[in-house]
Amino acid sequence: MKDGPDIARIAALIGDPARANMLTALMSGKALTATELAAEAAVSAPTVSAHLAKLAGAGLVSVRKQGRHKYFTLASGQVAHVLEALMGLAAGTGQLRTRTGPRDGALRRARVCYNHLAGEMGVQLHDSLRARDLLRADGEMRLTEAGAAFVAAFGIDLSALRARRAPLCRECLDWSARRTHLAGSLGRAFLTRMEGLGWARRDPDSRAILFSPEGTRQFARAFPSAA
Amino acid sequence: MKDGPDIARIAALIGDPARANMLTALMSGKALTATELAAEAAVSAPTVSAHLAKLAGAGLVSVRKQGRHKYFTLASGQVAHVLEALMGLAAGTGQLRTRTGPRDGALRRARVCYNHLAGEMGVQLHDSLRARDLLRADGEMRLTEAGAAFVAAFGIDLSALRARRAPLCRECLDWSARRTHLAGSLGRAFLTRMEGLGWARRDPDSRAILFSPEGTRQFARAFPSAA
DNA sequence: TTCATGGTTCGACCGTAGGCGAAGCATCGA
DNA sequence: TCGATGCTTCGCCTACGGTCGAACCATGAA
Repeated sequence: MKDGPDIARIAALIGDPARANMLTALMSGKALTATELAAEAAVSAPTVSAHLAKLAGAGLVSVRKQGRHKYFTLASGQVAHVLEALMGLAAGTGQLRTRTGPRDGALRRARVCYNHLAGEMGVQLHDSLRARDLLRADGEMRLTEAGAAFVAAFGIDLSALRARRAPLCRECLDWSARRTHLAGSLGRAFLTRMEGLGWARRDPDSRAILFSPEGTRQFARAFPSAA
Repeated sequence: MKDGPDIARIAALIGDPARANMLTALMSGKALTATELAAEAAVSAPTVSAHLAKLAGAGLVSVRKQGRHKYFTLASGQVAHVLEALMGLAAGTGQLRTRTGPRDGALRRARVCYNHLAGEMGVQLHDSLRARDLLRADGEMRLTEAGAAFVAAFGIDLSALRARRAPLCRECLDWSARRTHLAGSLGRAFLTRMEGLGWARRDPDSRAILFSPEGTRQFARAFPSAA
């Protein structure tokens, strides 16, 4: 039998603790250098170098050389999707990491998933757009005309996004809420815009997104939860 | 950092070639015995036994004892989802299994994904329902009233499905078409019904679903592709 | 009871892959 | 030009995990 593509290679790649930690760190969407990743995974420089070579070779991460630094990112949203799916499974089968720090609550509320907003607030954003028929998903997810107007009014330059190759809208399933939320370049733009508006900022030490009280209020007004 | 659940354990579990083959075989949705799985993975009985103990221990597969046989299945749709996501990634990064037999075409057209219809025809089923507003997906996927009527007319006992705990509708992303299709107990019921109507039967040696010429015609009539 | 079949446990073997220290290239700043 | 920093290559070690043969239980059939 053995139908379909070769799963084992990639799963084994993710299956190493050091590499898994590196990849989870990259889920923040930030580009990290080799040394930063070494710190994340708590391994030495030579070790992390070997790991990164494998990950890049398999197409899981992308590299960008800048001066004497090398910046690594996840290669695609698809990679992020696999990681999220794995997290969901791990959470479900009770493989939850024992240490459940105070951070965990914040992560559940709002966090960055690769490059867009996830967690409860991510789900609310998505649901709110859907309920008002600004976003539609018949087969592929896409903006309606009213949605495009809404997005523009929110201060996002749609034409610039459309010019890029990357898909505008993508759906992503997250591990904590187990609900669909908005990914793709539009998802990214939403998050960036919210940061620009001063609604929220990223916790530099985790994937959490910290909303200010005022930001929370504004968010609730802009994206009311569907009745 | 190391936020979120422990990915590495599970990924490592899937990462072993023997286990990966066993899991892919179980994607057919059929319950397989230990010896059958041993044949799939081309390993000895003791080896497969050890693997199954690990998989069951981690909650990836379920066991059911019957006489002197032990039947194994994937533990949940979530597990299947992870496997599909991995296949998608593997296919995308060019890790495609070199051997591209004649089966491959059939698999791309229609195949069973855990327990529901996937592949091009699975996508068409899903898109067709969405386009006619029989199925809606605002946050959670659900049937509209018209949809419920349609499903009943198709010969599916909805109330029986609703009585179960399992979610009625779920979305699943498949590796070949990279599009969303319908999973959940309704997805399963659709496939079963089509087999009952004689439209299609499962290839016993692979995950392919073979539609008869008449079945193909009927399918196209019942689920016209959205213009 | 006795045999056959499905599955597990045990022990031993072996390969591979992860890990680090030290040395080797690059690139930048002064 | 010289150091300092970031990353890679090399060589070596270690350990874990997959593998099987043989012996061992359990269930069902003769």
